[in-house]
Amino acid sequence: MQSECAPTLKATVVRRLEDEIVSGLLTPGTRLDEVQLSERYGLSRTPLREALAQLAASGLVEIRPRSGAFVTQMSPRGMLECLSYAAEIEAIAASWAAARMTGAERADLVALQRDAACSVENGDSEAYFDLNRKFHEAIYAGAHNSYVQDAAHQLFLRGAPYRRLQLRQRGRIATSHAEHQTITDAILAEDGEAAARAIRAHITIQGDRFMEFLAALPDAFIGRDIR
Amino acid sequence: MQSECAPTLKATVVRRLEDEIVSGLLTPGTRLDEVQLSERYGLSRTPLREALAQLAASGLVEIRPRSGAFVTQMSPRGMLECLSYAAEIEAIAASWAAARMTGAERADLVALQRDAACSVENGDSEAYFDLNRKFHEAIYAGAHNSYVQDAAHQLFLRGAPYRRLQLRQRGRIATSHAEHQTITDAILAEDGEAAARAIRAHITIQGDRFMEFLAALPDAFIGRDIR
DNA sequence: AAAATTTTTATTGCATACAATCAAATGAAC
DNA sequence: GTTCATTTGATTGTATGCAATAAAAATTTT
Repeated sequence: MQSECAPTLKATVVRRLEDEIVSGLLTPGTRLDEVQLSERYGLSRTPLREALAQLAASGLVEIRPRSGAFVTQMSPRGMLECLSYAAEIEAIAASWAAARMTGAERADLVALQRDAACSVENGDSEAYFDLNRKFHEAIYAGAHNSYVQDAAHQLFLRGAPYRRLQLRQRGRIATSHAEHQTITDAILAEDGEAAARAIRAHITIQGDRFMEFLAALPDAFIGRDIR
Repeated sequence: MQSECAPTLKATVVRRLEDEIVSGLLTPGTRLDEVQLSERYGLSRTPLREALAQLAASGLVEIRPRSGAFVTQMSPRGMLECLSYAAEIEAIAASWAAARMTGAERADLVALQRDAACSVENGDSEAYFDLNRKFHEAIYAGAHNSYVQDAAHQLFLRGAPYRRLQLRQRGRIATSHAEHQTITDAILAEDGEAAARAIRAHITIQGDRFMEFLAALPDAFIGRDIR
């Protein structure tokens, strides 16, 4: 989205904060103190504030006026809204990818699946987490439409802090990999409809797992935002 | 997306710039000089820069590092990408609206259609432009999903500067209104599939008109970005 | 002792000021 | 006359400083 001729300090901070949020270093709900962060990254408050504003616009951070910035925390309801929307966006991306991916892109997708198979066998959830991201990003890129690509990318980022927990669940990695195979097959067969169905199910299953997770929680946590 | 307890100067500037871009006062491609704008709105560069960064994140403005901010100008190719994506987003919104709209929301939609009919008869394109926006926003809200609503809203804004031209074309208003009626009927019948098909066609037609418009231009303008 | 009110403190939001960098304009060489 | 180098100018990116506001703490009142 931004030309890379001169990586400004602001831009680098945006990336670093993004990384720290996605990687789970900064958990949802934590307050982002401007002075603390500016000292930590070795720059002044001005570019840091701009970085926070940009992250807020992308949804990863929430700025409450006169109160500060916080890593966005989704309510259970918000989470389900997000997942159902993400399922549709991914469906669009997969559908278009099936029709428009180049030969090289299809080969890359297959290669990613092969690498992922290894991390599944080794039970390396950290490696799979990364390959999972690359798999989905490959599909976004394969759609050959910058708007879906950006939207899907942003959505994936917003869900990342929670997805990490999901993939830690027993057997989830193997299931996920099998679902990816179904998606890959459909894309290789240039069957957009099937690809869309498969990836929609792939995302929806995460919502179901999330619901099951919620069911194990006390009722007080369900249905209202966690502050 | 932002609580309204204290409308900061930055927030108001974001809205004012949004309005001016959407209303066509600031045409795509124009450079947004920081000092000029800060003088014009009576504030300093700091909050204005934050406002520009926020608009850049939403896509209405493009910031070229060390070069300044410009109102985003879409290339012909980018416009088609945008429209094809928007068609799918609107389809999702319409489909969900058909299933989830409340009685009051359905009534509002019908009322909007009635008002629009008047502006069509009077040939008041300015009024129709506004009612068209309200019609689509009503559907976004009716989807009862903040993510689709936000995404569709942003996309609508980004297309606004160009849509204004579209609706000026002879007979386009009447056709548009008829298409809206088809969409409304499908939503009232709670037929999500039909609503999605109808609104997808409604958006796609704009793409076709745009292609026709391009065909009338010299070849030199087609296929490359206008700088 | 609990509640309400005042005071304090810390943090945000904004303004100003400086420095780094890029674009354009001017001038020199071929 | 054209091209390249140099300088100038303007504008962005960043740092610092101040004032307004909101949350927290302390004091007073019921």
